[in-house]
Amino acid sequence: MSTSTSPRKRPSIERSRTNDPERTKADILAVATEEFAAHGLSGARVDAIAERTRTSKRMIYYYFGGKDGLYLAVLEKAYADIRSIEAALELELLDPIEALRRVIDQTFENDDSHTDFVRLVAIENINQGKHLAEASSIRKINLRIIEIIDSILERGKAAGLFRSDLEPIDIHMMISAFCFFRVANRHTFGAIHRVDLSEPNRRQKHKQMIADAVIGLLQKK
Amino acid sequence: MSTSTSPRKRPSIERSRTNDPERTKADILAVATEEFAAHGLSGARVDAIAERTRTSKRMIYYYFGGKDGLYLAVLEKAYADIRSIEAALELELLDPIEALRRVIDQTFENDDSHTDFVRLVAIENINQGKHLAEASSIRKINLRIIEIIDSILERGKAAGLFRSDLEPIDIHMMISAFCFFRVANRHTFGAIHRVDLSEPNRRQKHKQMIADAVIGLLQKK
Amino acid sequence: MSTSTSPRKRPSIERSRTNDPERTKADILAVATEEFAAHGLSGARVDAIAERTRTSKRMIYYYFGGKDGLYLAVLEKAYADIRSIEAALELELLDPIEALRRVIDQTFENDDSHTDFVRLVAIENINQGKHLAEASSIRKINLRIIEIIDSILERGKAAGLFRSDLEPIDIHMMISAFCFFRVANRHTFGAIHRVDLSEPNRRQKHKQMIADAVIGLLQKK
Amino acid sequence: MSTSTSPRKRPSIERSRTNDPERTKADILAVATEEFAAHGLSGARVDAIAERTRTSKRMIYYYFGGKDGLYLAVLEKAYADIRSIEAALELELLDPIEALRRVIDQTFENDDSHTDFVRLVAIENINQGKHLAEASSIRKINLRIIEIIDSILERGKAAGLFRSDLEPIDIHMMISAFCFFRVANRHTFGAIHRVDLSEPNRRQKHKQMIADAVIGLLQKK
DNA sequence: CATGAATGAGGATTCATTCAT
DNA sequence: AATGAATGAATCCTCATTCAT
Repeated sequence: MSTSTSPRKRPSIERSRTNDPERTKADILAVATEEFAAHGLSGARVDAIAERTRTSKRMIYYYFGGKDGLYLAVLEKAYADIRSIEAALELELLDPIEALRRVIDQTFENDDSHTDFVRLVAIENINQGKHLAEASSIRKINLRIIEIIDSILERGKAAGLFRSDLEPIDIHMMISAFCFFRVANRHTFGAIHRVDLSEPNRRQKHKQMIADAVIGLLQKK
Repeated sequence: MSTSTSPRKRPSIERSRTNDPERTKADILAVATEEFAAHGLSGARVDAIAERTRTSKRMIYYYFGGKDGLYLAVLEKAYADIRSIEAALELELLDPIEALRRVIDQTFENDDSHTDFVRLVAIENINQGKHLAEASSIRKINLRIIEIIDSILERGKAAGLFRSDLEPIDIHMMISAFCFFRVANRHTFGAIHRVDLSEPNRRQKHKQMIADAVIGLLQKK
Repeated sequence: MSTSTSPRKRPSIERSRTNDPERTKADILAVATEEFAAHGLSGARVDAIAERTRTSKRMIYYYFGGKDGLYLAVLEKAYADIRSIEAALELELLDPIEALRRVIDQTFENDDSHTDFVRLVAIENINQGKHLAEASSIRKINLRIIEIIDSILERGKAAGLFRSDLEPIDIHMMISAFCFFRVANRHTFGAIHRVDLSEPNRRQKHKQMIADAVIGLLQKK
Repeated sequence: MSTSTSPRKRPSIERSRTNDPERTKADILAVATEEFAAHGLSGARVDAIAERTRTSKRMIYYYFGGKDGLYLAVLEKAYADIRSIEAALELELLDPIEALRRVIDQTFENDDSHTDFVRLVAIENINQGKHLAEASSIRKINLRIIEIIDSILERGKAAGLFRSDLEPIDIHMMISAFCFFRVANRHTFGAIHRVDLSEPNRRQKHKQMIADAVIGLLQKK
């Protein structure tokens, strides 16, 4: 676990410093995620992040190069975390409709429980995706979900259950759009329509809705 | 009364004193809309807005009180503009399914062609809807779309075409989510999946998809 | 009283304008007195004054030339008002000690009841008296108090009651210092010592104190 | 550890990086005291203060948070400095009258030689004592003078020399009023009466006057 | 006599970043 | 590996004043 690479220094007591680079970095990253998610790229303050950190502001520059570098690191970690969950799905044993329902459920729950991730993605879009374009790592991670859906669609088509004119990416978009919007636009939608989109009953209803809609759309008439 | 001693000036074109408050305000508002949409609330620069305006920075404070006031005015105008289009729909003569298709089409086209509006809404959600909450005017404007959908659903139920367990607001959300996401998340989605969501064929396919999905969901099995 | 000099205009009903220059000026002056007294010269805002006035900001420039001119006019009026009270004292019939007591009482009451005046004088001193130096009118007004005290002292000396080595101006200063400080330094003195200098009992005691001290000082031992 | 690549620099004199926070703060404070005393809170300019400092404007914000914080620090220091002088008085060995004369002398000299302090107090009263109310430290410092006077009065009463109906705070006020006014109102008083209150003979006379007046007032008839 | 619109110049404050140790 | 001090360059905002009508 503690793979401290720092050399020739026995842990002396009198030093309050961490001397554990990985831990320091992770600490900064966690705080920065919250700050960027809360205020956006331009709205987040390096000082505010530094203050909430166990270390000093200087370390942000030391480890991440600057505000932009830190933001990029935050973004990469956020994508990596959320997609690693999807990657773990085991759907081979389920029939296509059930598998698809599981995927939708997973996306729904992911976005619902990872507000920071959703906000960071929204922020990055306000940013015109400029930073994400640099992060090649993110691309690879995300293609997994397309593969998963593709495999389900193929199985569904083979079984004569699904239409053949819809691509995995379109299905993915429809699912994502719904799940993402629920979280990302919660504030404006909630204020205008006086609804709380996170209210359990509505939440449940919505999960059902998107699954029914997508499956309904795919099924041959 | 008596002509002053200042040398006679023909009304020059650049930076001429308009003495037309409405025009001055509208000018500022137009520029500000672009700047806020492009960079967000904290990212936009008052100086940058002023520079692109016919008037000076001082007028922004004169008419809008400050950056926040200007942002709020921009937000209000953006909502007012887009919803006024929806309000103009005439759907009474169409059968429910056709009417619904028309509403979906309208929302799709609106979001597609009003990128600034979509971005402003996304930005306001990053702001946690705090400014919108102050703008009571926006609420009223937006309820119109719910009325429209409600009336369609009622007619559809009366005709035995539609399910009765879905509320107008849920339908509105599903439509909005899809249409909004396509535009708002275009950058991240495009970068990750290497697709251009605005490409005409895909655009057409997506419009069809959301309409089919929503109508399919509503129709009784 | 109403010596309106405005020509050839019967008071028409439809005009909301005052058309009474003296009234307009007096109105501005009254508001400005409060604002300058409350915030000092640099702290007062022309906009704030204009807003509380019946007329527009332009009128301040029209009648007083600008912020400084207005301030000067306020200062002159404040001095004129307060000294005109003192000028009205009728002391010839009283014995010197009684007359002096009356002068002290008058100064005490004046400063106590004209907080704005006291504050304006303090402000002008922070200003290093630069504006007052321009206002020749003020000098004349103020010499009256010295004449009054001088006459009392002369009568007192003649009667063998008073010392002869104290000048009227020194006596005036001692009286003024006490009466002025009570009002001018009310805030700091009050905050530090937790006393309310305007509290009636203390007020009464102080009035007695300064009179006793001055008269005691003057009387031959 | 290893010498960096930056070219060696000998410590230059102008604007050299001190890395001595206490010195930097003291420097700012000294300049700010003069500026605030000269122009008041609203009249003082942060830029002007910064310019006369060894450091930059930025440091004012770094150490004092802003203009208001700096003003408060100036006020606290001014009070602390002047009262620390009074605290050093050693009066136990003197008889009450002599001790009181010493206290009066001290106050007189203090106000006379600390024009900035007097002006700052006057300014704070224009501010309605709002900042001072926050500075609890100031209160404590100032109570010392009341204790001193109290002790003298008690000894005087015990010796049958003094009246018993005057409180220390009233005596303090009478002394302060006179000594403060002489300095604070020097400009208006001087301009109106064409006197120079700092002229040595008058100065001496005034010091005698206030002492005589206060002691005369206290002594039993 | 009166007004609402308009403004240049200045003023306070904040930001991401670097330096010396 | 780590830090507190320091900073230039924006950035938002305010002020007294003037202009056209």
